Amino acid sequence: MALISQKPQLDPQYLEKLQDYYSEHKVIPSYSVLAGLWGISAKSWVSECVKRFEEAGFLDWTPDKQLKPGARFFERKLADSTVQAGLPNPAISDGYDLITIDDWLVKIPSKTALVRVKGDSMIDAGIHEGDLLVVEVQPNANVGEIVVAIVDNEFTVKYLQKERNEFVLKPANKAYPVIRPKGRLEIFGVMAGLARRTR
Amino acid sequence: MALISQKPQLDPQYLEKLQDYYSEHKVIPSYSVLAGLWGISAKSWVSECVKRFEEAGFLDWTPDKQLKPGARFFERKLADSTVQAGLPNPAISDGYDLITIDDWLVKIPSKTALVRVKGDSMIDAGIHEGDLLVVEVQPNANVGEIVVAIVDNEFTVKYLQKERNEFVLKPANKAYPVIRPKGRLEIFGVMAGLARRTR
DNA sequence: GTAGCTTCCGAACATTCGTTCTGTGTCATC
DNA sequence: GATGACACAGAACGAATGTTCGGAAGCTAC
Repeated sequence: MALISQKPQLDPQYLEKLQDYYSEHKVIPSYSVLAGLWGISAKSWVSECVKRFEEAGFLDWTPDKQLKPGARFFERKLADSTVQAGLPNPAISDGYDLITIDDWLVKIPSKTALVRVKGDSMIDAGIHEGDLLVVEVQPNANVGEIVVAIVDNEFTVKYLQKERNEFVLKPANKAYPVIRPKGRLEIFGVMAGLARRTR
Repeated sequence: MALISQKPQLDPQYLEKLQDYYSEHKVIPSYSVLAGLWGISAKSWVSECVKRFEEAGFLDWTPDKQLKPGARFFERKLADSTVQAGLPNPAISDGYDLITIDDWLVKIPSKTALVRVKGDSMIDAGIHEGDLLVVEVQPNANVGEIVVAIVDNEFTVKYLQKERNEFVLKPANKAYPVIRPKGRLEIFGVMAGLARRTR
């Protein structure tokens, strides 16, 4: 019996406690701190547990041999609406290797800005007041893209369109007028995504 | 002269290199590694630089005296739509101390799941196909909240409403019917936010 | 020039790190 | 009731950590 590789089980609470610690401090603690965190009094046992988390993909090592979060550390239960429900098994994250919402939304951190949306002029594009718009800062954009433009010294979020060889800013709400900027149209950046908090 | 506290200047490249290292490994390296990273050959000087970053709010310490990212470490340009535009100064992030989109959206990591939205039945609530729904997993919800329910073994995102003492699931799209579940209504969780990528 | 900063190097040092090895108690199995 | 996993404790140890201190080189100011 037991020839089949039966992985040693890990206390799932250990991982949760580590994740909580990490989400508070953004750092993996030392073995002694981990021991305290887990209610263990032997570093040797911490070492053993770390090895198992490492094999499971939750922890990893930097090239400098420092402990760091592994590929699955930030894994959240990601579920496809189409996926069969009721399954508590780890097969949920099929195909997806989502790391962080930040990483998913922000591709070029140094060129990304966050703009809080004011008003409901883009409501038909699913952009609500209070949403956090992820914007890639760049001075130009293509027609059809949602851009953050600077009009009258204020940020405006609108569709970029062309009318009779002139750029116009089109809201996604019939109650608002199309903006036809006189002279140069100053573009702050292009919308790359958004985040909304509803609770 | 120079009685006014003139903070010692820091090489901004140092911070960028640290941020790059962190975004790759999700961990703050040791002083010796930092020395290599910064092209410095004395740990004592690294120690000095770290102290300055700490005073500037970019680095901090855990209660266990381990170095960790400070409040300003993850700072992004956050702009309010109402704010006067054209300003490249750091005063943009007035009032807001936004850390990470993740932290902004996810309050309880261990109870948070991500659900990819299928279909357009909630389009009028600004929820599009392909959006990533941030869901707080819990077996019950209040009337009026947007919930992820399990109907016919599939996830469904809908408003939770009450009709004649019975819970119903209401889409935000006139083209879809109200779902009246027979028997118990199984709730997976409550919507807490969403993330959308458009580029 | 010389006095005073600032930037950086190098060595010394106590502390803490993670590993290894041995030991103990508790199960389930035959 | 002997055996062997398994989950943990405890001590011991070299290696690595971060701090402290002294010093060297460069710049500025008077």
